[in-house]
Amino acid sequence: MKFSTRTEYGLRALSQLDKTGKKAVSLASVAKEEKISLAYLERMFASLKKAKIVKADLGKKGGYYLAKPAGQIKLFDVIIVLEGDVKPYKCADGAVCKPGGCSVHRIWVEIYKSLEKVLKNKTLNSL
Amino acid sequence: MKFSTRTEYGLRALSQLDKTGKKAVSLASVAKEEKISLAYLERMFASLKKAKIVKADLGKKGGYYLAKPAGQIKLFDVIIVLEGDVKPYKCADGAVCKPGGCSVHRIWVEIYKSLEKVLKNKTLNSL
DNA sequence: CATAATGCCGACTTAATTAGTAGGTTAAAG
DNA sequence: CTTTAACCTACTAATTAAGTCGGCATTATG
Repeated sequence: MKFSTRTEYGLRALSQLDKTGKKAVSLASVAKEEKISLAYLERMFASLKKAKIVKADLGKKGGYYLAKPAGQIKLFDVIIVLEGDVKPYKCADGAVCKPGGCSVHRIWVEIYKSLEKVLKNKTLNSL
Repeated sequence: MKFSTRTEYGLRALSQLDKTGKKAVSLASVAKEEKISLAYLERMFASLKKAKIVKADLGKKGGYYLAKPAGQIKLFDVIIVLEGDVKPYKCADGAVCKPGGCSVHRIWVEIYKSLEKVLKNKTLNSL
């Protein structure tokens, strides 16, 4: 139960976009500021763009910017993109896990709900 | 952010100990019931024993049993053992992360606290 | 005592995931 | 027509999780 560095990088990078006030921020500058590999950032931002969290301008003077004001971007949505699908707990077989989900499964859902609650109440502004 | 199968196995195995009513339950029987590899269970239970969550009787008719009533064993403590150290988020360098922890770090702590709260309020009885 | 069932221990292998790299193409600005 | 940016795909390396193996120690029981 830990966050990947991908998530750490992503949140730090996104807060850079907001910080500068510029329209578009190049990943090269983010990479320099946050000391993250440019190539790695590029791939992360491809996902973030696909998920409509950021938009991009091509060409010189181009770069990335938030698709919405920071206050409207939920950490939950960002983290789902960066951490990948939150895989539901799967019990090994029908004998162990009842149709409605086994006891362990139920606890897992409960924990997930509380996590979701926190993350849906925080936006990039909370950073 | 997901639980390892180790945690899944562990919780399922522990609930077996409680279920039967017997004093000591052999891992061989748990392995059979829950369809988990015996060798893997053995290693998990070594950790659980070290953490004083279970106790064991040696020899024939031996086996494992809960060190305390199920209602007194917090899921939090079990999960810490099975998932390993909950590593605190580490920012890359001082320039980015302020002495008191950077903004991303602060969110992480908050999430962790809410998780902790849920897990400390649940015991093996909740399964 | 001999045997079988059990926990105990450490080294090893394999599989999966995460992290990071390389090398190029396309678009816009000046 | 050069420079700086996003964009794209494939590859490698590192780390962690999952699972296996072989043998030893302890104890109940016939």
